[in-house]
Amino acid sequence: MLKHNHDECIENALTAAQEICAARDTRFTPLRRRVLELVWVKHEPITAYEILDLLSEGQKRVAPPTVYRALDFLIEEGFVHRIESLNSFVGCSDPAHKHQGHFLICTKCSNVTEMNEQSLHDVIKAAAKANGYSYENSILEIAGICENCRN
Amino acid sequence: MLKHNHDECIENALTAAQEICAARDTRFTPLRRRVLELVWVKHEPITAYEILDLLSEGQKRVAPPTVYRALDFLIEEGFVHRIESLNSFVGCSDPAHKHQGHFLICTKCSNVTEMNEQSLHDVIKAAAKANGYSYENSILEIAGICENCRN
DNA sequence: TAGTGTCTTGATATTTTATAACTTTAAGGG
DNA sequence: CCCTTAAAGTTATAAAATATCAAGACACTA
Repeated sequence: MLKHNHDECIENALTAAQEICAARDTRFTPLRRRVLELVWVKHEPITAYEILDLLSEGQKRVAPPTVYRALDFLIEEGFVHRIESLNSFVGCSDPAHKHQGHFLICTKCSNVTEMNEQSLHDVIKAAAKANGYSYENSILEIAGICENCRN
Repeated sequence: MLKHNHDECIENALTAAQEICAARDTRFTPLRRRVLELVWVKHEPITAYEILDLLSEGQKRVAPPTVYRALDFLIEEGFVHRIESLNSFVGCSDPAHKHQGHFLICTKCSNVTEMNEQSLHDVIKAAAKANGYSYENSILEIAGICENCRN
């Protein structure tokens, strides 16, 4: 599949994270920055161990907790989402507003599209309520074929 | 939390599975039956290794592939759903109609409620289409507190 | 600027979850 | 009964995640 030049969106994501952390007084350390960068560089769901391998290139090999802790932070801050069905991670397309991610996953090219649709959230919350549950959070992962791959 | 007597629903699930397999000409072997029974006996999300431990009681320890293969079959037939966010498995409440499960998960008592609501499916399919994706399947897992636990 | 508490990262080991590959057993069709 | 194929057993290993303790960095303050 065609790859566009991601430099700009990577840069945007890093800058946004930096600013949000400054505003929240949380620490956007070099390690966390580097992990977020790797997530965006791949620009497809990336596993913790892929990140680990990339982080380790040209230096002493880092250990799994290093990666998982950085990911925990990035998820907590809302910069990264975990894709449960793939045991993988993707950059959040709207880090300014903390939210749970709802995703479309192309089974052909592996690309992931995040849906930031309030109406979908509303329907899901309503479904919880209709069944007597309070709502805390939700994951929605839809598998299908993206427009590109169908053409 | 209050536990009702599950004997009846376990029996129902096993009978239904037996009949469906007969109709489809697939093999509901003793092992598969036993694994499905264990899933229903717990009646909360159960992990593969919990099943493994239960299966192994009072006999030679079984190996992981035994359990995973049985689960693969049961999922394929639609008798069991996998809860991605918990790496666990639950019995399907409507095995007669193959479908993807949409779940409410109580974060307090761990009980899971399966939603069999066509309208929810429709909304999810529409969301895929609206974003240019064909629809293959989806997982929806909502975390919250169930009615029982809130009282 | 030395002291103190806290947050972050490093390091080691282990646990949990899942699959690959090959062998043996059992079921069902001619 | 023989043959084929599906299922289950066996051994080994891969993949994903976490527990625990130690060391370093930072930031406040006295």
